[in-house]
Amino acid sequence: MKLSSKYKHLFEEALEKCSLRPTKQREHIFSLILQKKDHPTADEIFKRSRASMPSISLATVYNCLESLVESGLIRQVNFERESTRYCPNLKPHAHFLCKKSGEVYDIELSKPLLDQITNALPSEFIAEHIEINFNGLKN
Amino acid sequence: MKLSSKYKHLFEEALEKCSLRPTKQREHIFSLILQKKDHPTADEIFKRSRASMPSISLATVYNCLESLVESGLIRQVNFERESTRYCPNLKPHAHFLCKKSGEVYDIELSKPLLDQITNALPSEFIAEHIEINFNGLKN
DNA sequence: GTTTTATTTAGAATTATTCTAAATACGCTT
DNA sequence: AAGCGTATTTAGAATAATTCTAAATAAAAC
Repeated sequence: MKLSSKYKHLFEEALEKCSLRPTKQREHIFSLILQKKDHPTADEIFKRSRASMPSISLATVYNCLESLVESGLIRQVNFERESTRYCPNLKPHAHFLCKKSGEVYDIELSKPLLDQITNALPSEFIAEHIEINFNGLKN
Repeated sequence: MKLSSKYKHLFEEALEKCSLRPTKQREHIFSLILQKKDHPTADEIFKRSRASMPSISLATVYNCLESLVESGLIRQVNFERESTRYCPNLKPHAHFLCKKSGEVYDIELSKPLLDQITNALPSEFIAEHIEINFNGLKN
C-alpha cells in the first residue's frame, strides 16, 4: 500500500494546503481508495485497512476520510440514508446507484451540461457544490 | 388541519393505488406539509403534529411519511448526512441548501434540461429517480 | 356486527457517525 | 539528534436519526 511518486506529491501538496500532516494512516487510506476504484463506505475502508494496518481504528478512518475530503483528494457520495461512500474520481461527474446490485457507477457529465445546470440557479444563489445522483437499474 | 376537497381526493386516490389506507394520521401529516411549504424533517413534523394531534407518536410520523412518499404525495430530500427532509412540491426540481441559514430552496429545472441530464446516462442505465442538490450561499 | 388485515403506539434496538481524553507521532527549533 | 508544541491517533463512550417489535387500535371486507 504505497503511493506512486506522482500521487505522493499530489497527496502531500493537497494536505499541505490545508495545513494537514501527511500521516501514514492518511496515506494508507488514500492509497486503498485509489487502488480499487469503487465507492466504499467508511466501514469497508476500515476493514480493508486492517489487512495491511491492523492497528488502525475506525475513528481514524473517519478522521482520515474527513481530511482527504477537505483537501480535495477524494469526494463524498451520499445516497438517501445509506452510509456515506467515498470516491477517488475528481473529474466532475454524477453517480448512479443500482437498486439490484447495490453498486455505484460514475456517470460522466460534459462541461457544457454542467454549466447549464449551474446556470439554472437564479443569481442570488452561489453554489459551492452540486451533487447529482441517479438511482434505478443497470443491465 | 383538514385537506381541501381537491387534495382530499388526490390523497385518497394516491394511497388507494398503493393499497394504503387513508388514516387520520396520514391525512394530518400530509396537510401539515402542504400548509407550510417548507422542507421539514421528521422531527419537525412530529413537533408540529403534536400541536393539533397530541397523541401521535414519532414512529407514526416516520411511518406516515414513508407511506406518503411511497404513494407519491410528497418527496424526500437528502442533504449529506443531515436528517431527511420532506417536500410537497411534486414538479421536478432541484434543491439548494444555504450553508448559512440552513434553509432549503426549490430550484426549478426546465423540462429540456432535465431530459438532457437523463440522456447523459448510457443506455444500460434505467433511471427511476434523480436527485440534484446544490449547496452554497444565498443572498 | 364480526372478522380480517393494516396501522398506530411506546419503547427498545440499531446504525452510522461523532466526541472525549489520553497516548503517540510529526515537524520544527536548537 | 533531543526537546517542544501541536496535530493526530486511538478505544471506547456518546449521540442522532431511524427502524424494529409486539401489543393495542382502527379501517375495510364480509
